Parts: sequence; C-alpha cells; structure tokens
Amino acid sequence: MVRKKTTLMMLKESERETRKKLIIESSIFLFAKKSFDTVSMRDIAMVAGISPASIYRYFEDKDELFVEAFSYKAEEICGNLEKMFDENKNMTLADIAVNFVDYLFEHDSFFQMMTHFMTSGTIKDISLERFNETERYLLDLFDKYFKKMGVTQNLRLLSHAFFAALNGVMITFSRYPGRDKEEIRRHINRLAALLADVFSCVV
Amino acid sequence: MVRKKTTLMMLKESERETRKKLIIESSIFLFAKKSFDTVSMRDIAMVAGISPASIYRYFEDKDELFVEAFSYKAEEICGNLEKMFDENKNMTLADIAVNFVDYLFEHDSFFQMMTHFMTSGTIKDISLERFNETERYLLDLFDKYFKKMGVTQNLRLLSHAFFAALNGVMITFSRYPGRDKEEIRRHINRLAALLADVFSCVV
DNA sequence: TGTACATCAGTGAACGCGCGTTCACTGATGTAC
DNA sequence: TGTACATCAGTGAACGCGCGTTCACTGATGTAC
Repeated sequence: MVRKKTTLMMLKESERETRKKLIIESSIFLFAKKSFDTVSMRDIAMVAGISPASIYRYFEDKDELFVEAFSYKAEEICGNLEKMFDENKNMTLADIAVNFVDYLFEHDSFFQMMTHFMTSGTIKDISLERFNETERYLLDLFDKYFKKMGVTQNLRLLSHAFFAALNGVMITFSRYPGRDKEEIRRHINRLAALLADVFSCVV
Repeated sequence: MVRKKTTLMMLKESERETRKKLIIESSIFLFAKKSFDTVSMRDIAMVAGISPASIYRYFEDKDELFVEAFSYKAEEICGNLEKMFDENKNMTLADIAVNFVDYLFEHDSFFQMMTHFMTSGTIKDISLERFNETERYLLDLFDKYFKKMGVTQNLRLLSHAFFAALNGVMITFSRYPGRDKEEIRRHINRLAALLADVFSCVV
C-alpha cells in the first residue's frame, strides 16, 4: 500500500518535472533569439503548447523562470565543455579557444542569456549570484588549463583576460550584419585562434 | 530685409538644434543606466523637462532617437579617443588599451548603447549600418597604431581581435556585482594592460 | 463495485498597468496691409 | 502703429495594445466507506 502510494507519487513527481523541463526548454528556445524583455510569457506558453497561467504553477515569475532556464542550460554547457577539455589531454590553447567559441556559437541560447546577466543592470542580487557561480566554473576550467601549462603568476587574472577576450569576440562579431552564419563562424574561430596564439606567447 | 529674415530663421534653427540636443542628452543619460527596452519615452521626456509628445516633433520614433543619440555620443567619444591617441605619439599598446577601457568606463552611456547594437537582434539594418560606421572608425584607430608598430600581416584581423578583447573585458567585468566602482576600474585596467602585454608579443 | 467527496493541474478570461504614439487644441510669435 | 490672420512649437489627454500576473472555474483522478 505504502509502496504503491510512493510509486504513484513518484510518477506524478516525474510528470511534474517533465512539464517543468518543457517550459524551460521552450523559454530557452526563445531566449536564444530575442532578449529577456522582448520574450513574453505568452510567447513561451505558445511554444510549450500550454496556457500562460500554467507557467505560474511551476515558476514564481518571469525572473525565476529565466534564472532556472539559465542554470539548466549552464549545467549542460559547462558539463560538455569540461568533458571536451578533459577528454583531449593534449589540446593546444588554440584548440581550447576555438572549441569554446564554436560550442557557444552553436548553442547561442546560453551565450545570449549570459550577456543578459552581464549587461542588464536590473537583475536581483540573488539571481546574479547564481550566474556568478557559472562564471566561476568556466574560469576554473581555464585556470586548470593554464596551470597545466605551468603558469604560476597571475593565474586567475590570466583566465579572466582570456575568458573576457573570447566573450568579446562572441559579442562583437556573432551578430555581424550582412554575413551568413558560416562566414561568421569562420571569422569567430579565426579570431579565437589568433587570441590563443597571442596568449601562448606568455604561457 | 532678406538678411534679417535669414538671421531670424537661423536663430530659430539653432533653437531647434538646442532642443534636439536636450532630448538627445536626456536619453543618453538614461540609456547609460538602463537598456533600450527599459527606458521609456516618458522617462526621457521627464528628464528633459518636456512632454512626451514633444519628442515626436524632433524624432520619428524611439528607434530613430536611439540611433541619433548613439551617433551623437559616438562622434564625441571617437573624436576624443583619436585625439588622445594622436597627441601622445609614443604611447605603448598598454597605454592605448588602458586609456581605451578607462575612457569607455567613464563614459558608460556609449558602451551601453554599443552593446545594445551588438546584442539586441531586433535592430533595423539601416540603423546597424550607422553603428557599423562607428565600429569601423574605432577599428581604424587600432589599425593605425598596429601599422605604426610595423605590423603588416593580418592587420585588420589583429585590430578585430584586440578591439573585441577589450570589449569583452568591459562587458564581462564592468557590472561585476559586489564591487565598488573604483575596484572595478582597477580590475578592468589591469586586464586591459595584461591583454596589451600579451598582444605586444606578436607586434 | 458503487457512490460521495477531496484534490489539484490546467486554463480562459480578466485585471491593472505602462508602453509608444497620435490627436486636437493652445497660445506665443511673425506677417501683411 | 494697429489689427486681422497664419504659423507652428508645445502639450494634456487619449488610443490601442501587449505585458506580467491573478482569479474563478473545470474536469480528471484519487480516496473513503
């Protein structure tokens, strides 16, 4: 009896999780193309195929949904990046850089959401803390690489600079008008490789 | 007679220009702190001390006002940067980098507006063209410097990378939470200097 | 097994608001004779 | 110089809309006896 009850409850719980994921994934789909302010709850509901009111059964408000969506995507992205870096033990810095920007370029929802955190100026401190966790995670990845290369001085500062530089390439050129996607990808990759070359001088 | 008429017309014209500047400067004041979507025409009117309807005597719509405001600020910023670079003939790359980010940091309306162009995704092509002009102008400044330093290969690519890297530093760290303005400035300057050091290797 | 009641996810419709923008008007200034 | 008319910058109030969010309800499912 108790067993059955638990099973049912677990079923319900997993159904609930599935619905929640559906909403999150719908919002990520939209946040990839448009900014936080230009994506509406009605848009998200429509993509998810539910009513706007339903979203509020799962999330407090739009802000919370955004943060949850970011965290969800961040976990996936960070995990994959770490795996990518770990699996190829003898990657050059250029490999790292190009893989990093290329992966972000391909999964542009994550990057778009990240820039919202960095530029909005109207985000609650608690949400920013969640974002910073992710940022620190990515910086740690770079730290790990530079350490392996024997860097001892200014390790974190170097990671900051490298991370920021790659971000800058993404932001400055990933929406360059009048070029098609493949041209942009090539340009971004070339710039990432160049940055890595330049950084290799001091490593 | 004709002379007097012309004078009066010129007076009127200059009054009109003054009002227009007032509106532009009010909008710049607001766009410095908040994003395009979160600044309203009523906000701008209030700062300018006029009625919202008046803005439409000077600008077609909010988009046009934004582009005009950006161009206005861009002219000032670019002019000053060029002068700064030209007046100090023997600046190191680190001087250039630090002055660049520090100046942008101090005039953050320009940078905030620039990132809107780079990240929004909902801007008309004609407006983007205006923005690109400014971007090219800044890239030309870096080109000039690298050329002077004897770079011949991949000149434009190097400028792209350097410009993007400095942008990245600004975007990634200029709104870092929990640090005061001076701490942020110091961090940004240090990163800019580090990037310059790194780039100096290949120059 | 059948019946009466409880729960709760889902939702259509509405609320209240602030937005970009327009309209119809005012009143100061300029022009003509 | 005085008067009648034209111009036009400026604006308060309104329009229509879409937003985030809430409410009151439905109807499917679970529970108790």
